[in-house]
Amino acid sequence: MVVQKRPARYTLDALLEICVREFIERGYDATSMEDLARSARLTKSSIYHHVSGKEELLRLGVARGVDALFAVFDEEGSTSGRAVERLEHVVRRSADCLVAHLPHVTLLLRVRGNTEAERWALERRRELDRRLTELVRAAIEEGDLRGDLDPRTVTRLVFGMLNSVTEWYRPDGGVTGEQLADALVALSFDGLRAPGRRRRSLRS
Amino acid sequence: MVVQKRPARYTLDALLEICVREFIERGYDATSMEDLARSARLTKSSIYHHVSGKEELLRLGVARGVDALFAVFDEEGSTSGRAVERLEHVVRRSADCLVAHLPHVTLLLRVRGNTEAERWALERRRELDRRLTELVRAAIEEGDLRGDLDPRTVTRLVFGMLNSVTEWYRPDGGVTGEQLADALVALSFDGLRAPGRRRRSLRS
DNA sequence: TGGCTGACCGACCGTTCGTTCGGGCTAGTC
DNA sequence: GACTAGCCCGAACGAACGGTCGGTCAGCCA
Repeated sequence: MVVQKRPARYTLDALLEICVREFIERGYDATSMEDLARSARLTKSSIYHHVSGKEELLRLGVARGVDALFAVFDEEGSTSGRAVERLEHVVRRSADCLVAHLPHVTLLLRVRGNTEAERWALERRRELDRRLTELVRAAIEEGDLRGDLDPRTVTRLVFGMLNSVTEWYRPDGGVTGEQLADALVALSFDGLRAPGRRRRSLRS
Repeated sequence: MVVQKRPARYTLDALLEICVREFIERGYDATSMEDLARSARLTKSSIYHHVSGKEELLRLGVARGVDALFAVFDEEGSTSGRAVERLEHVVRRSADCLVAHLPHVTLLLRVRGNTEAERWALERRRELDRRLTELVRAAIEEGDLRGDLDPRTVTRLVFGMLNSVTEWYRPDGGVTGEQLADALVALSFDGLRAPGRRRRSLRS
């Protein structure tokens, strides 16, 4: 039986939270173990009691982001119904998810593939991209989305708009997660233009 | 009179091009001077003959990105006409500009504020954001854009979609700059939905 | 032809990096 | 009250970092 001998100052999750925040602020490579230790009010060596090293902190962080995003695609609303409705569900719920797990998703979207953990994360992101592209293609075929745009391009643009949220959204910034999701869905599907002034096609 | 004694292997611009490419691939902090030297087929010390150090390479790179983006806002089409038309012009031309100066703009959008040069770049980006927000606000007031969305939020979303292009666009990927700009404008203003199936407002 | 200069290189500097190691402290067990 | 496991620390490691220094070499001009 495992007993707590001395009250630990940190659970793994609590420490991870701090480290992820630091990684986001300065970037993973620019953040030293000293920085992490200072921010956590521990010494460098104490961190190694909780994790095997710097890279594991990154791995744990991005994995949480990956899990959160993939969960959206497994929801009921993402798997049944017309493609356009599944797409809307994915966009809306991804926004929710992004707000709910902002630090981890932000970290996930910043990886550049320098380590094994990062390359794994990039592959998972590509898989998400594939699934979303498939959704867009299906919705076009079902006639619910305009057919004059390349599915792959618009997928990346919509995904890009979605992901850009990590660059500026702050929970205390006066915009709720719901408002954000609304704006995202509205923009993606109906655009900026005032109703009644919409164009019918490209190159008016 | 300055004379070329020995044919230089690199002009500053040519060397910068290589270094910017490396910075983008691995990230600025993860790229060592050795990496740059290897990629340029020079020695570390030779690079110091062209620039004062690593940070100057970053500074020169992001400055080119900043200049390119700001030029768009100074164009005729960005300063006269209805706000909605100026906005469309800015979006379209920003896309062009992003494609034309992909490496420099990519680098610009990756800075995190660790150095003086990066903080300057961030401030310039904020200025662009302000100008775009003002354009959106004006277009809403003139009745050309829907008024049920927060100007600041949609600005950041449209800007985010625009900027996300640096994450995936490749000139040799089969999509021309014009096609990309078309898709961006179409998506921003009229959305994904097929004509005739559009919703009138939020929360249908 | 020989000196001058711009372009480049090899060796090395001090610093900081991520990581390791041995030991100390503390709270619960026997 | 001795013992032990869990948590944490100080000191130090080799490696890699950005940057410096003195010098070499090629080509132009006098």
